[in-house]
Amino acid sequence: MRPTIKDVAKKANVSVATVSRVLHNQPGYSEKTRQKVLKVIEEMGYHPNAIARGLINKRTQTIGVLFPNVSSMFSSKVLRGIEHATHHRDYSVVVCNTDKDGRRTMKYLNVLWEKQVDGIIFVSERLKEEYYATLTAMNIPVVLLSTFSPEYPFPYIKVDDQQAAYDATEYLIKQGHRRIALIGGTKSDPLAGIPRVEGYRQALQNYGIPFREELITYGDFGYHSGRRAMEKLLRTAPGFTAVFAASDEMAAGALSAAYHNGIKVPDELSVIGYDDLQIAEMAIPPLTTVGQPLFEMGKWAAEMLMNMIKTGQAQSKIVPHTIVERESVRPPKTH
Amino acid sequence: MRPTIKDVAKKANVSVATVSRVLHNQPGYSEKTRQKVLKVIEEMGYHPNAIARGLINKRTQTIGVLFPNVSSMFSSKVLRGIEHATHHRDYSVVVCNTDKDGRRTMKYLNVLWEKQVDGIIFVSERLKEEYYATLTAMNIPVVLLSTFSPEYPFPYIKVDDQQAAYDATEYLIKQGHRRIALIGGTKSDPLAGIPRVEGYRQALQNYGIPFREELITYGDFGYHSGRRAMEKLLRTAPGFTAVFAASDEMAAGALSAAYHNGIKVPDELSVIGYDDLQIAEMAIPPLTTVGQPLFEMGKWAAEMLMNMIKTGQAQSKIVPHTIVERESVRPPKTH
DNA sequence: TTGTATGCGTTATCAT
DNA sequence: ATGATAACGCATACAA
Repeated sequence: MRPTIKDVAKKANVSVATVSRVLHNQPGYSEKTRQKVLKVIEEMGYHPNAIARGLINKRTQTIGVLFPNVSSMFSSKVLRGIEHATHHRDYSVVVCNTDKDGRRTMKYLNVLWEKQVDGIIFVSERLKEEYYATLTAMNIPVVLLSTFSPEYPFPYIKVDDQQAAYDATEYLIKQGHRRIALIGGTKSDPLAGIPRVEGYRQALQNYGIPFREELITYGDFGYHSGRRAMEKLLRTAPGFTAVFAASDEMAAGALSAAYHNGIKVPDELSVIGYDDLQIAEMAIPPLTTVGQPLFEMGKWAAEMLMNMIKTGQAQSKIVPHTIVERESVRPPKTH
Repeated sequence: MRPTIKDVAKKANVSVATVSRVLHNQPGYSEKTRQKVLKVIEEMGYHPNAIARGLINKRTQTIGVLFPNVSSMFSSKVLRGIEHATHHRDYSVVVCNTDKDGRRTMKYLNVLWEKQVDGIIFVSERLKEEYYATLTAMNIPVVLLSTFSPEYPFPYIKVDDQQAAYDATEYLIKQGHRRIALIGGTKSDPLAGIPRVEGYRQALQNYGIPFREELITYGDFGYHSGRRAMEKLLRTAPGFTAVFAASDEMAAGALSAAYHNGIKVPDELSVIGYDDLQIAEMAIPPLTTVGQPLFEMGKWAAEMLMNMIKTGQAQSKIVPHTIVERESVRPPKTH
C-alpha cells in the first residue's frame, strides 16, 4: 500500500495535522520537526492523495476540454496551447472527443460533472440548449473557444470570422483577381460557415464585383470535401482565377484537385486557405492563408478559465487574425 | 450546492444506503422505493461525486497518457484511438505533454500519481530509469506505445521498425531503384532511429546493392529537418532515384525541397515515407508510405491497459505494418 | 508548537 | 427490505 499521511505521522512521531502543516508550509512547528517530517516523507516515498484532497477542498485542479475531433490538426494545435497554460499552473486536462454528437457530448459533460472538474473549455461547436442547461447546472466556469453563443452568456475567445473572410477575399482582389470562387464550410453552420461566406460576399460587393452563385460551393471543412468541391467548381464554373477555401484542409483538397487536373498553382490558379495549420506550411506550393493564432488561443482560453476559477471574472476576446503569405497566391495572368 | 446522496436520502425518506443501492442496482429494496428514489434523483438533478467514490474504491476510472508532443499528427491520431477505447468503457484520459523533457515528464508522473490514475500509457519515448522507478513505485499498470524498453518489462505495442524499413527499401528496389537515399530519424535514437537505417541497410545488402555512406542523412523526424536533409542530399550526392524518409513529415519536407528545386516527383524522383499520417494523403503527390495503424494502436494500447487494470494480464504485441501505395513512387527512368 | 476531532460524499458492513 | 455507521485520506477548527 502507498503510505498515507497517517503513516508518515506515526513514523515521524507527530500528528497528521503537523504533517499536513509542513506539507503546505503553514506555520506551527519547529524547524526540527519540519526536518524530521520531511525526512520521513522522503523515506517512505509519500505522495499526497489528490482525490482525498479534492474531496475536502472541492477543487480537483483539473479542467475538461471538449473537442468535436481531437485529432484534427486544428484541435491538436489548440490542445497544445491549453496544455501549455495548464501545466504552468498545475492543472490537468482531460480531453473529450464529442464527434459533434449530442449524446456523446452529454455523456462527457456528465462524466466531467461527476469528476468534479473545476472548469470546462468548449471548442469549435455550437452550444446546444441541453449543453447549456447542464453546464449551468454544474455551476463551474466555462469558456468557449473558437465559437460563441448568441443566446448564452459564456465568455469566448475567437477570431472575427466575417472580417477574416473579408480580408482574405480583399487580399485576392488586391492581387488583381475578379473571378473568385469560394469553398465554404458547412453551409448551415452559423459560427464558422455563414460568416465566412458573408465576409466573402461583402468584399466582392465593396469592390463592385458581381456576386455569382455558381462560384460558391460548400464542403464540411475536411480535406476530401475540399477536393470534391474543387472538382465540382472546375466542372461547373470554369474560368475563375482564385479560390478562397474556408479551411486549410479544404484548401489542401483544392490543391490536390488542381494538381490532378493539371492546373498549376499559383501560375494558373491562386488558392487561399483559412486557419494556418501545419498543412499550410507543408503544402505544395506552401499555402497562403488566413492565420488564427491557435496555440495562443488555446493558451488564452485556459488562462481565462483558470482566472475565472480563481476570481470569477472573465472578459471575452476577439483575437487578431493575419494573412500569412506563402506561395499559393499570385496576380492572375493577363492576356 | 450540488445535492449529495444524503440530500437525496432525506428527501426520499430513505437511508443513504438505500440510495446507494438503487444507484448500483444492487438488491435490497422494493420496487416502490426504487421508483421514489429515482424520482427524487431526477428532481434534484443529483449526480454522484466521482471523487468521493474514487476515495473509497481506490479507482478513479481515469488513465494518464504521456506524449512527447501532443500536437504532432502522430500523437493526435493515436490519441483518438485511445479516446475511442476509453470512452467505450467509461474511462477518462488526461493528456500530458512531456516535450521529451525529463523534468517535465517526472512532474507529470507525480501529478498522475497524486491524482491516482488507474494506469498509464507511455508513448514514443525512451523509458529512462527514473521514469521506471516512479512508475513501478506507483504500482499501476503501464503500457508502452510505439516504443519499448529492453531493460524494463513493461508490455508494449509497436511495429517492427527494422522490418518495416526493410520492406520500404525492398519496395523501392523491386520498383527498379538501385540508388536509394535515406533520410533517417534522430541518429542516436535506439527505438525509431537506428532500426530504420538498419532495415534499409539490410535490404540493400540482401539485394546486392552497395551501401553508400553519402546517400544517408539524418533529421529529427520533423518537416523542416526533412527539407534540409533533402537539400543536402541534392547538393552532396546527386544521382539517386529514390528516397526513403523515416517519417512522413520528413518525406513532406523532402517533397517540398524537390519542388523548390524543380525536381518532379515521381517522374524524376521517388519518395516513400513512414507512418501514414494525414499529411501523406494530403501531400502532392499523395505519398506512398509505410503504414502504421496508429488509431488502432492507440485503441489496442488503451484496451490492453484497461484489461491489465482489471485482470493484471497483458501480452505485448507487434502490430503489422503495410506499404500504402499512392503516387510518389514509380520505377526510375531508364535511358 | 502540537494534537484531537470532525467532516468532505461515498461504499460497504453490519444490524434490524 | 432497510438503516446506522465505519471507513477512505486529507484539511482544519479548536484544544491544549
